[in-house]
Amino acid sequence: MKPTVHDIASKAGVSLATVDRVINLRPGVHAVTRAKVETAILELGYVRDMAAANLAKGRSYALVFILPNNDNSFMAGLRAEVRAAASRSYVDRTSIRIIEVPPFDAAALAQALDVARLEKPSGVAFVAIDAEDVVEAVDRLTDSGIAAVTLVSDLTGSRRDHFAGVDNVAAGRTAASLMGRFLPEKGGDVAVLAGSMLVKDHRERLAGFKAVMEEEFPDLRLLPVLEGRDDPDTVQRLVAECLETNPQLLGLYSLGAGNRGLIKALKSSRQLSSPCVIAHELTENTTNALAEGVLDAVLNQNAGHEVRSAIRVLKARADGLAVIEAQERIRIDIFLRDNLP
Amino acid sequence: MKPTVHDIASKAGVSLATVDRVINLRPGVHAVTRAKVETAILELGYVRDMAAANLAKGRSYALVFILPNNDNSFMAGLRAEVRAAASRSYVDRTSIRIIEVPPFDAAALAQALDVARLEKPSGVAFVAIDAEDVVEAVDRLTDSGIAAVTLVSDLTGSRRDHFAGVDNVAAGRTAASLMGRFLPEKGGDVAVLAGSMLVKDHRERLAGFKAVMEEEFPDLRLLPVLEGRDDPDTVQRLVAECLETNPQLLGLYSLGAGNRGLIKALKSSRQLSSPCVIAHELTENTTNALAEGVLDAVLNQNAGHEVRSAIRVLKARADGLAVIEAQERIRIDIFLRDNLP
DNA sequence: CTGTTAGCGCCTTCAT
DNA sequence: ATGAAGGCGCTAACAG
Repeated sequence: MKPTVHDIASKAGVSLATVDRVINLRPGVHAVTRAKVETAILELGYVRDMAAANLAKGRSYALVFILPNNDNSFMAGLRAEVRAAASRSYVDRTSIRIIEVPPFDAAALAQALDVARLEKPSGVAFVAIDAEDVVEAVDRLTDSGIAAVTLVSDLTGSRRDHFAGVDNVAAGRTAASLMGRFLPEKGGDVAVLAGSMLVKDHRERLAGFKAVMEEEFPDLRLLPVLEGRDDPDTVQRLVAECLETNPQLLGLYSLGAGNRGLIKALKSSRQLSSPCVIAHELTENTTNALAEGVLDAVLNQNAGHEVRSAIRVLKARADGLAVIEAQERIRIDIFLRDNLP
Repeated sequence: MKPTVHDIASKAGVSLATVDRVINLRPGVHAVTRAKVETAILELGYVRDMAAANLAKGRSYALVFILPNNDNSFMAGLRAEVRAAASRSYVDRTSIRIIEVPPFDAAALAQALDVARLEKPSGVAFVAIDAEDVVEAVDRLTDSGIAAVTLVSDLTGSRRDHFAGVDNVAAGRTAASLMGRFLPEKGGDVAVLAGSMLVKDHRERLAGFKAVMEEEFPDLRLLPVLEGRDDPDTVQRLVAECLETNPQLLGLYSLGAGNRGLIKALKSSRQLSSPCVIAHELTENTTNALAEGVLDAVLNQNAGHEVRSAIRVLKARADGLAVIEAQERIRIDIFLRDNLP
């Protein structure tokens, strides 16, 4: 039988309250008494039943998600996943609030982080933008004892507790590797389309892509990077122009979002041979494009997994508990036409 | 405030015990009373707190995992994941027992299923072998009200509740697609190495691989399938022979396990140009082989995810609850040298 | 500093 | 067929 507080109380010769004080690191226990209790805990191999503890506390984890209100399917999907998690909150003992902020706006994000902090939640998850005032706002959060998790895009130099997202350098490298091997000919031009160099995930994907291209496929030339700000219309215009001016384009790597525009541009282009195109994030649009052969591969991060992972980590941090590391590693999904879900 | 049994009791004008009887579908409640309670439940939007219920019941989910004692890294990893889950059982309210059976032995599996049934656990997870007596044993399980989940390899025709594994037809198709695109030349021989045609996952991978090869890469000829029984030594011998007799082999798809032998054979072969090799399951061996360029791609199923998923599903089935479908879909991971974990 | 008591939401005797 | 009372493991007042 699993030992309970009663067992350790009687073994240590103290009352339940004292045991509770020791377990919860509360003050007001004589060092000697505390030692007795701790010994009993160790000897009996006691592990506290969090379900019972949460029941007694009537605890509910208040969580804030700060998400950009981008008009692209990936972010829409991410927001939907957070809402889905919020709708399960009655069983999770969580209460999730969403704050939407304009995309690529560091000041707005920093401000939202401060707003979140004042609500004194158990934890905050947010899509980071690389900027000093964001870093400072995050550190204010952790200083207040609030768990902080970055989602999708990480924030170096901050004291966030965890990053729920993929290894974006590896994603870029993978894209390059696939493209290099998919292209039959050597020598030719490859275009790269990013969202914004303001966010770390895009910079990292680009770095990974460039690195492998230079190391392993030196005959492929990279054209100057286009920035579409993850906006479908902007992306469509940029890609259409690019295809126009480079009729013999071999490959195109779209490392950001706004692929609706990308696909439209590709479909309406009248190239002799269509380029090998690799994009990110599996949505209805990219799924169809893959099936039709407009895209050759899609790298994906599972937004549902990221959100559920962020919640698990925030709850665990709030309780000072460990997580199953392997479960929280977000993998890079590679989709071809053949393994669509 | 979330409604509790007290709220619905007072609203329905009955006692807690009666409410409990209705909630748990226990007999001994007048139809009229039951209706009153059910109305109250609906009107208040009551959802029962499973954590509190489990606490009161002192419930622990007894789970049995039946696993083949194969000598290959994938199965060893799977067994390790189950043991890891078992070691977390004190927090999961599960008690997991592992039964090991000889590989590819339908009779032994059927017998183990019957043994498991007699222990009256909440659920059973097992790696299926396609055979009639296994199907019957599984149906005896579900007839006894025990949840049954297939792991890694599925069992058609049985009444198992769920399959915790990947879409193996898609995996085979994906392998073919990658290989066809990776191979620079047209025309040539491709070898396929399976474990056993007795298990459904291997048959499905082969079918998917063949289908795409025929549809999209008709110039690549498939050599007769080799069966290595997932045994490293057998595999090594078969592959060495194959490389010997087909010096100009273009590609090799290893759709089973025992890749230790595959890699040894590849390394010691003195081919002019090494073939494009795609294998399954990321282990220490295949990871190293990918990094060294001996393998070109590895398709993986995350054993940890499969085990955790099986446990979640078994627990949910035992309680008659729903699961988050998306969370239980096991994805096919594609690993290249560039996205190794 | 330490102990007693009541209760979180639910389930299970045992009466009635 | 229904209800009252006690308890699951833990925490939170409130006393001492």
